Amino acid sequence: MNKSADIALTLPDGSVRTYPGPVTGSTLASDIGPGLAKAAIVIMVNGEQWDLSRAIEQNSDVAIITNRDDDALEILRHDAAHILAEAVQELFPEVQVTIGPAIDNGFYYDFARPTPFTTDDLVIIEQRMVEIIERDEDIIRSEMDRDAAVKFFQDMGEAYKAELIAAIPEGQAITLYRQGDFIDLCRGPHLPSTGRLGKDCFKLMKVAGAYWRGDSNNEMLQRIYGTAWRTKKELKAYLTRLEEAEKRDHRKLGIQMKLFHFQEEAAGMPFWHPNGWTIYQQIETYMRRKQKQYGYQEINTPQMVDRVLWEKSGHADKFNEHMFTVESDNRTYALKPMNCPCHVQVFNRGIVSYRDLPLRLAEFGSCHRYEPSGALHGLMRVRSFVQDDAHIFCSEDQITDECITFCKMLLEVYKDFGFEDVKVKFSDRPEIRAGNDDVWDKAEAALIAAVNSSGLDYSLNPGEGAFYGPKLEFVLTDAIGRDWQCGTFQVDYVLPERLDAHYIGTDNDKHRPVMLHRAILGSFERFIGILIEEHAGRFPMWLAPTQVVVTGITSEQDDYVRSVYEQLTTQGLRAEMDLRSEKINYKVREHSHAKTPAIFVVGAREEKENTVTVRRLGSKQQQTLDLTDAISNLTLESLAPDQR
RNA sequence: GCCGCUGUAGCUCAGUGGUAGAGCGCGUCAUUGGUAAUGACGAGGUCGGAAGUUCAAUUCUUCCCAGCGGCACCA
Repeated sequence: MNKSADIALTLPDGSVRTYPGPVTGSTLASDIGPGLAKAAIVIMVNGEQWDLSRAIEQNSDVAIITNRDDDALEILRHDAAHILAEAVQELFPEVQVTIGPAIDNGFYYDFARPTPFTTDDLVIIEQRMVEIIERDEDIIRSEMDRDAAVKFFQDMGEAYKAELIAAIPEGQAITLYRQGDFIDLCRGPHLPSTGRLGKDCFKLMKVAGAYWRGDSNNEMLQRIYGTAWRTKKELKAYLTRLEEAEKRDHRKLGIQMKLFHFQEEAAGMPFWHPNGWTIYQQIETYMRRKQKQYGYQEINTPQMVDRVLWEKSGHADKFNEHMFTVESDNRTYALKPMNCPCHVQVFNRGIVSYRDLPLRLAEFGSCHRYEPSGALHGLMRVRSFVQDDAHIFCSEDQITDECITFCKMLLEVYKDFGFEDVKVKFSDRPEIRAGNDDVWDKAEAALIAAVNSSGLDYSLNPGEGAFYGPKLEFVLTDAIGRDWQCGTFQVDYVLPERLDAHYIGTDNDKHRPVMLHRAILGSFERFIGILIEEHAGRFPMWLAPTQVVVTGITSEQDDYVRSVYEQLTTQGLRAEMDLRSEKINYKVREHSHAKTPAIFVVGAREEKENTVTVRRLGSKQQQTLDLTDAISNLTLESLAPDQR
């Protein structure tokens, strides 16, 4: 039996529907049921997303994607971008459109326009988008030859679109999508019509500048960001989430909790206040213990060294713009932007035998980098910072073991600070780099082998390595969902060569060590910033600037409050006492707002019985304990995780 | 660095072409109250900096600085 004209569509459940000729996704969906027809967004045809209106002409495996599928959101957002572009072109005909993809949580569209959009414009544009959704315009797919498409867009005055299409290989068919009078180059797929985006499920968020094709040599376009969701409820939930995240912003909490501040005279360089510095010191002490445990030796090197050293190391070439310099003694000194060259100097002063390797030199190294003004961001991106830096000098065959041990140490540290979710990226050779390809081949292969044996999942980050070697990046996420690189592990064959490091091998000959650059926190500043957001300012006991406040119900208990306070501080606890003649409600409220983890309240009863009533942050429950028990409980809880 | 927005008391913010106001915080006094705000009084500001327009600028204009949102950058 030959029924070749028939088209058989196999659904995910294995059932087959047969049609006498080409059939569209919409037809299929309607045949299955009206509910599905309404919910359908696109159709998967042999693993590819197709528009519902596109005719399927061959036997295929198909699956209808509805707005419940995850893929649907991306399509929805992409549609929202097109509707945005249509609205802008209607309102501002002189504007040229460029690109507008879906992104996490929403979409954007880049426009070329001599004058930027204002926030008032956004309101008007948003209204027009609602109108376009209400018009429920069909979104129609069509194909065009590349050269015809270039001409088509040129004639329309859309130079950017024409440029994009011209970059597509010749002879390839271009897909275009039309909705109303708006027509755009687009891979698709799209929803069947503009009415499928809920008019109360999206919101324009902000305007921003963005370079054409992401290149800072190009002109700046006007980008409009928006968010879009399946339902109004989802949109609202997202906006609420944003608000909540803003409350955790380390810059806000840093001021509220008196942790640190910045000021004009030292842009990007934090002033640490007692509270913030207490946290910093706890972390430093912890890291010092941890490094000792893992066989590191701590050193300290100068804040600035003669430019000559940076020229030898290659930093002057690759890093010049980012170094602060000081003229003195007829020399040019550069504030160190990294510690590595200094560490090599320390290595070079010892006659090191292969028996001494791996040699692990650690420094809480204070660095300065001239970061572009626009890059500064609270504690996350600063111009002066301290790295928990270390360099492991080792032989080639020790790289793998060192990497595995390092990953273990890093995960332990992150866990102790409450971070279980760590992204790992592998970055290979960048375009501008030192060292020849053989060296890079070797370094990349060694690092890949090492990360594989440490069993971590990682993603590839092509071309993002350091100029001297490939690296692993360990990334944590802040409250607003921005990723920040903290830890790093870099294999470096180049610097030992440039700075002439060597050790004596078993053969009594000189050998070049490999240098492994590594950091776990990255910078104390950034790490603390992330820590603040992670805990929303409610630090665990071992990190909290003030661990406990002692206060009395009335001033009758002042002497007892003093005595409790003395005993707490004698135990090494970070205690405060509050002897103000305020009501207990007021004092509890204030210390709760200050995010102090424990409050010891004492009244006449407690004084008589030598007890304290403990109130813990986040709980309304009170617990009266013997003073000695309360103190020993707190002492135990105050231990760092590695000391418990 | 680029585009846009913002910059007023310690903090959060209102306001005006005729040299400023609130709440919290701070100080003093009163109050001694059992777990998220007791009351009264008081101190505190060259309105980010410089120039210009004006009889008069915190307010309008220009430049600079810093912060915020993006972009680029993050060795």
